[in-house]
Amino acid sequence: MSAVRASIPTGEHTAVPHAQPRPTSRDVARAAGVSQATVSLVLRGKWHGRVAPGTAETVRAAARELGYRPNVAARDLRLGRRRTVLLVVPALTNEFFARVYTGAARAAAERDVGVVLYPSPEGLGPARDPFESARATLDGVIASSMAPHALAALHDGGLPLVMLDSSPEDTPAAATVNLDLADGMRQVAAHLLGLGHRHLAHLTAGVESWTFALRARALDATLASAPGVRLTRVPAAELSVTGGLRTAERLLGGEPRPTAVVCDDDLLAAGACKAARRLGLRVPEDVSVTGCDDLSLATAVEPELTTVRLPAEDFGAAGMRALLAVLDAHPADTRPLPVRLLPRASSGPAPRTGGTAAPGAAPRSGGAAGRS
Amino acid sequence: MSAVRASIPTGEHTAVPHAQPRPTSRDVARAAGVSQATVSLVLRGKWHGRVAPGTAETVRAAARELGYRPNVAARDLRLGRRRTVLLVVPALTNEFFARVYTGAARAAAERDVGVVLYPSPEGLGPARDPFESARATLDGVIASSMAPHALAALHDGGLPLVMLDSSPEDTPAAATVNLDLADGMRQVAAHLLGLGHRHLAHLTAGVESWTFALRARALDATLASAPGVRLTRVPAAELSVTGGLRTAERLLGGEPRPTAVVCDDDLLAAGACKAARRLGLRVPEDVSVTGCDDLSLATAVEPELTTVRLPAEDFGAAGMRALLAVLDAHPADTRPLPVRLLPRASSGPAPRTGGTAAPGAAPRSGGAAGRS
DNA sequence: TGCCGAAGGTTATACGTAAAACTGATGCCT
DNA sequence: AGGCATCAGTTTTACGTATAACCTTCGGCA
Repeated sequence: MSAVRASIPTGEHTAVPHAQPRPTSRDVARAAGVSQATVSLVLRGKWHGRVAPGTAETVRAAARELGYRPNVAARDLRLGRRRTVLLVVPALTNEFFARVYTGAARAAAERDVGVVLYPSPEGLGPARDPFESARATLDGVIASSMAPHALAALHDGGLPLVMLDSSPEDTPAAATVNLDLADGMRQVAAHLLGLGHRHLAHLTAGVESWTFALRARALDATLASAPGVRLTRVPAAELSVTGGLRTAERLLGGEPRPTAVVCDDDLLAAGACKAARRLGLRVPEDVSVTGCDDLSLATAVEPELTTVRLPAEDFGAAGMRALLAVLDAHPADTRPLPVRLLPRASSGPAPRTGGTAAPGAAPRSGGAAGRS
Repeated sequence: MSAVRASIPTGEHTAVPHAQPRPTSRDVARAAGVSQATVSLVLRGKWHGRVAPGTAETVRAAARELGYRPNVAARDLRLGRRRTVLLVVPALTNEFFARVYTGAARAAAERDVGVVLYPSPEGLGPARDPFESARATLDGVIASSMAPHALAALHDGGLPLVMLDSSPEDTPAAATVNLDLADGMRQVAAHLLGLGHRHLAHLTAGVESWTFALRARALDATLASAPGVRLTRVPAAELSVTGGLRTAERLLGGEPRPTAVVCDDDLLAAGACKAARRLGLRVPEDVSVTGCDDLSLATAVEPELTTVRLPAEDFGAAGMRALLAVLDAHPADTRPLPVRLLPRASSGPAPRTGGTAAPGAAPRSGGAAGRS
């Protein structure tokens, strides 16, 4: 029934033809019996002392009556602004990045800024260069987990750039906003050491990236101060449940077997749990597993995952605020966002009869992270 | 150092008036020694027979040299087109909708159309009107799972509207694009009946919505032709793992206990599996569980979920193509998209000694969902 | 009385682009 | 020789908005 107006049947292959002719500010002016300038003044709220209150109300009523909405293209053209930023994320289907987007979009909306989303350079096909086509319209870019060459392409555009979870040094970005994942790793390590684990495995993302390198360093540093603790580091075949499963299967099938597996991601942790079960190991009685992110997956699986909760929405919002600050030539707040370990069911005391028990040294005295 | 000079005024006038001095087509014209019109002609590719090849090449070189990118606002203003559509989804953090978006965005990109995402009426705060926050004038709207009042608000905008997964009749939409979930339900029912189940439970989304009503009807219809089959229908407390867990706990704790639980969503199915385990029931030996969507969650949990795979990306793409067809006054393809049951580990033969059937046989032989 | 300054508007203009309408200069046909 | 098509461009205009610059009335006041 909806009266969708037939488009102009010219042979022209218009991508998207005119829909209904929308009322312009001039139409509103005509209806209210004033000039177009007055309409603009009133509707932009800059009329105090320049337009009589009664006239202003008349204009507003006319606009409402006609269902007037300003033409954004015309406004942006006139103001020479774009009020739009690009957010580049590896994949929206990863819940973490969906949450980052949500937070960023909300923070942007507060400042009346739009967000264009690129769900990865590959996401829209390699033929379309998102940066090329989008650059013309953007004020700035927030990028997450970019490969160096893509990053360089972004910077070539001369657009203000904010990087998420990247090295503050090695980047051409105007600012970086990070999560305090080093501290997260410290919390995980303290948690597991406190539970008596002495042989940890670190199931890494298997991706070359600053964040993941940072976590590895933080874990190493924490364990360095705990004597007699062994660490096995293994890169996952793929950053997915399946990848975690495959790699953890090898890891937990070998000897000596670690009593706890620290994973860089909840997906990997879920995979590790599956691997343990397939090998006949119980979680957490035989092996503890920890994840990172606190995806909804973490509480969907059995047992529920001990994990590091990342404030994804806040992270996106902080990135957006940093970019807007940069655009306003203000200093951006680049303090790392705090993260928190959420102990749940997938981690527990180290088994008494560890398959790896270091001979000689009594595992008793070294209990560093002693809970009082 | 990137000299960042762009500025988005903070609501009041800021001293810094404009963004970076970006070259215009006039600058290109000056550099190439031609008029602005010629630049436009050449760069839009409409110069054949109107501009000499040598001149065209000169223009292109000048544009490249200056790093010229057309001003999208000006172009859109001139062409009176918007080349942007709004996609409304309940929540991006739901992987299904993230995939719908991805597919829609890809289909849009093929036609040089942009997508503005509106992650639920609640997503950006209730005060914000979707049209206002869409930082573009829109050509049309694709909406998914809308409450009737929100839907009416959308339609008031007078924009061409395509609905996803909605009744073709009761909607003001110009077109609807659906998944063939009735057939999906039929496949699930056939699968479970084939495995010998005679007491099914239907754990519904607990949301009033056309799709879910459709599934219930389809399940009823299929079971009607199977004599002696009992169906218990229970609405979930909430469309989430926790909701599924809570409701399934009551469902599986009662008597007589169903031997299979058909869930409207993978989240519910995951919750049902957790509930079964907490009650000491094995899946699928004691109770079979099926889901819907085939989220990545489905293969992350143990056992992996038998589920109905929905082609989410195709769905989004089909919605976008339907909208673009409507805008072109072409007929939209509104055939429902086929879905497919993926039998995995969470469903198996009905137990011999069902709580509802005659006792006698040993629950031994179960294990693999051995089906030829 | 004459002048000033507000109040309450209006007119005119610019933003960058696309494209319609126009202009010269050729070359070719009859 | 005259006319006309063709080529290779240029001038001009319009899109809808925001705002600077410009007009009228007034009332007040020295």
